[in-house]
Parts: sequence; C-alpha cells; structure tokens
Amino acid sequence: MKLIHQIARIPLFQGLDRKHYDRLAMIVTDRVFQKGETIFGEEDEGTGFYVVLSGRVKVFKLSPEGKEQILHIFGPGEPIGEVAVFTGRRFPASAEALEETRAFFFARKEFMDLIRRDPSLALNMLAVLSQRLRRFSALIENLSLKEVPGRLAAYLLYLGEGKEGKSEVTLEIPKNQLASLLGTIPETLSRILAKLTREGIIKSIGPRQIQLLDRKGLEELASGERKLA
Amino acid sequence: MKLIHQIARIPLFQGLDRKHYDRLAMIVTDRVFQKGETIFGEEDEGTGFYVVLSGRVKVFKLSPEGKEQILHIFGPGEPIGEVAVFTGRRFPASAEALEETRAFFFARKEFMDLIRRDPSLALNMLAVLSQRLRRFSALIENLSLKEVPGRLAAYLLYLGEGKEGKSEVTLEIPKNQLASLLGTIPETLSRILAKLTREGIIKSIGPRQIQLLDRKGLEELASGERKLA
DNA sequence: CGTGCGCTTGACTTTTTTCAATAAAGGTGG
DNA sequence: CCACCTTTATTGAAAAAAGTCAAGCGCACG
Repeated sequence: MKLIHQIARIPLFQGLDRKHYDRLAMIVTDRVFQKGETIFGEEDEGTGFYVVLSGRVKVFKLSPEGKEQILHIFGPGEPIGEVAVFTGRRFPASAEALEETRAFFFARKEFMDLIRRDPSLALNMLAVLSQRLRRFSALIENLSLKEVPGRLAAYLLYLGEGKEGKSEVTLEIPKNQLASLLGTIPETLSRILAKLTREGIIKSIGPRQIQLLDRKGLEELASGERKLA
Repeated sequence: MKLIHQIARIPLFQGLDRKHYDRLAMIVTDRVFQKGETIFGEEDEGTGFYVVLSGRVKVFKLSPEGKEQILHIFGPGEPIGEVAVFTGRRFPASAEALEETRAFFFARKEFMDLIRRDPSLALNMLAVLSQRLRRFSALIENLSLKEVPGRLAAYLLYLGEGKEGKSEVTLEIPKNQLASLLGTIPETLSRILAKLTREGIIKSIGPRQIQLLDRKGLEELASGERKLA
C-alpha cells in the first residue's frame, strides 16, 4: 500500500520493523492546510502531532502586542507538535502553513499506546527532540548574545552552506518573516541589509536573491569581531 | 545497597523495574564538583550525562566578548547534558557548579546500550526532553517578546508561586547571575529593581529577600500591559 | 584591617524600535 | 496585458531601551 511507503520515508520512523509501519498506518490521518491556515494555536489541547509531507510550516510565539517570534520553520519529513504529546499539556506555540501543506497527523493517545507497546519507536524520537533542543539553544544564543547584524550574518552563512562555488543564496521566506525569525522587525532588517550592501558584503539580486560577496566579512559579523559602521 | 536506593529516587528513572536499577548502578559514577568548578565546557565531547544529586548547576552560553546567558539552573534530581548523548555530538553549552555539587555520571556508550536493550527507559527521557523544550520556548519568548522589566516581573512571580500567603521571595542566586539568567547585565537589572521599588511594586528586604507588594502590577508588567515610568 | 567582589548609581553611547510616508511587488479581474 | 489594489519592503526622523564606562559603597573573608 502507498501509505506505508510514505510512512517509511519519514526520518522519524527510519529503521523500524514492518509491523510498526502497519500500526502507524492504522492511526494516521492525512491532512491538508492552505497557505496561511492555522494548524494549531498556542494553548490548544495537544491532541497529537504532525509530520510535514510537503510544504512548509512556521512555529511561532506571539506577544500580546502582536510581535511574532518564529521558533522554527519546518519542511518535509519534520515532526511538529510532539512536545505536547509527551508532556500531556497544551501546545507551547502556534503553527501556521506558509504555503499549501500536506501533513500526517498522529493522535496522541494512539501514538502513546503504540510507543508503550514497543518503545523502540522512542529512540528516534529522542534524537529528534535532542536535535531540536540544540537548535533552540542556538536561537537563545543568537537572541541574547548577538545583535541583529550578527544574527543576520549567521543566517546568510547558513543559507550559503554547502554551495562553495555559488555565492548566491535564495531566501525561502519573505523578509518580514525573516525579521520575525531573527527576532527583530522588518524596518531594522531592511536597514541592516542596506548597510551590508553599502559595505560591499552582500549584493541584492532579486527580492529574494542575495549574493554573498564577502563570506569572511559575514563570519566576522556573526562572531562579533566586526561591527557595521 | 545504598546506591540503588539513590538511583530509584531520581525522577528520570521513576517506575522502572528492579533490574534496571541494578544495571544503572553498574554503569554509574559518583562525582563531586566544588563551587565554581566546570562540569563540562561547550564543545567538549559529550561522553555522557549527569544527574544532580545535591547542589546546583548552571548551564550557560558564553559570547566571544564574555557576556553570559544562563539557559537553566538545575537542582537535585535533574539531568544535564543528555542532549549530547542522543545527538552524539558535542555539548551545546557549558555547565558549572554554583555550589558544591554531587552528581551521578552515566557514560554515553553504556547508557545507550542499556536503553537499546530495554527502551522503556526512553519514555521517561522523552518526557524530560519535552519539558526542557517547553522551558526553552518560554525563554525564547521572554528574550524576544518581552523587555527586561517584563522578564524580571515574570521571574519574581515564578518565585512567588505556591506561597499565596507570604509575599516574600528569596533569590536563590546572586544578582549578577540573575541578570545573566534574564538575558541582561547587572547594571540594567539593578536599575529596574530600583524602579520597581520606587513604584511601590516590590520592596527589597535583604540582599536576597524581596517582598512582592503588588502582584497585579507584576502581572501587568510581565504581560506587557504596563510599563515603568 | 585592608582587599576584593558584588551591587548600585550616574552620565553617556549604541542599538533597536516606533511612527509615518513612500516605493516596489504580486496577484486579480477586466 | 494592463490597471488596480493589497501586501511587502524601504527610508527618515525621533524616541526608547539597553549597554558601556567609570566611580563609589558595603560587606564578607582572609
């Protein structure tokens, strides 16, 4: 069956027995969200978790005044909302589809039964949660220990990773969302981008295309050795 | 044996079979750290994790310029450094004893063998990691969405939780450490404490004793409805 | 009894946000 | 394909928040 094939492709479920896939297939629900649609809201009852199949999802916190902080953007293969499953409490943040998104939903109760019956499922989950904790540590470090130019530089370098030859990177999100990911506001981001351009460190190609002219400069900014004029 | 008794008392290992305790007892190492002593440094090889028995430990990130951000302060019963165990990478932060601290050390390899042989151990660990993720989300929210007075107010309210009658709270850490926990510097913290006192919201009793005179005021500050003059 | 460290306060600087106005992009329907 | 409208992005000027530097106080500890 096709469903099992899709489940087997999810990293979280890698290396499991066939019988696990069968059981997972029995409890899974297929869901589709439109762009901009809310997947779950902070303080919603955590009735289960999702695994993104296609599309992208932002998980974020909202302040009473309306400022948004994106915790992470999830793409295909990544689970979201698992935290609520294991603490048995409400979701600690909200989730919204950035584009049309298809996801598998696993209900809390059924999944917990499954994992209790055969806890080997838990091992992959541990790795996923640890990975996420690591990412959050990095975010905390960025927010607290770096100022905005440093965070932006680190992000640009991250985008440029793995493409040694090409110096052109593509922002996969609009700039206002990038601001929210970096813990600032669009105006500030815009100004810093302009400064980076003035200093010859980057060059804006299209609205979402940026050329990295001076990687070393970015690294110095990211580590705090260098400051913008 | 005494050792097994101590292991059984650790929340992380709650509800396990007797044989688990025996096995854990076989791989555990007892360690003592003096006040100020480093338990592990960021970028150290993650060879295992600790469970605090007595004393307190701060886990923190350090910026190149020397500013410190405390991620969390751990007390008796809490595990530290588990993230490195499951990702198999280096520690994402440093850990230091705030006072004389006794801790059990579990070596990565042995613990992983144990958990693989009987993954039911993993379930408690999942709950712990989820709990931690939740705390980190809250910290990110505080750092990004609240300004310092709001963070401080939230912290004071947290200290005052559960003691409805008494309005006096005790800081369990020196103020410079509190500043680092709140993502600011001692000078800023000092000024805001002074403002809170001027507005009649708190009253400083001793160097580590603070009386909460106006809980509602603190709540308004924590939620951003109210600002300091 | 002095030294040192934690804490506080003042004056000043830097960084970021706020408010407001304008410009550019993207999508929709004629 | 173009006009129109909404959303997204940029820029300036001013305000606010937090950080830096420097000085001084007080208490604990040797």
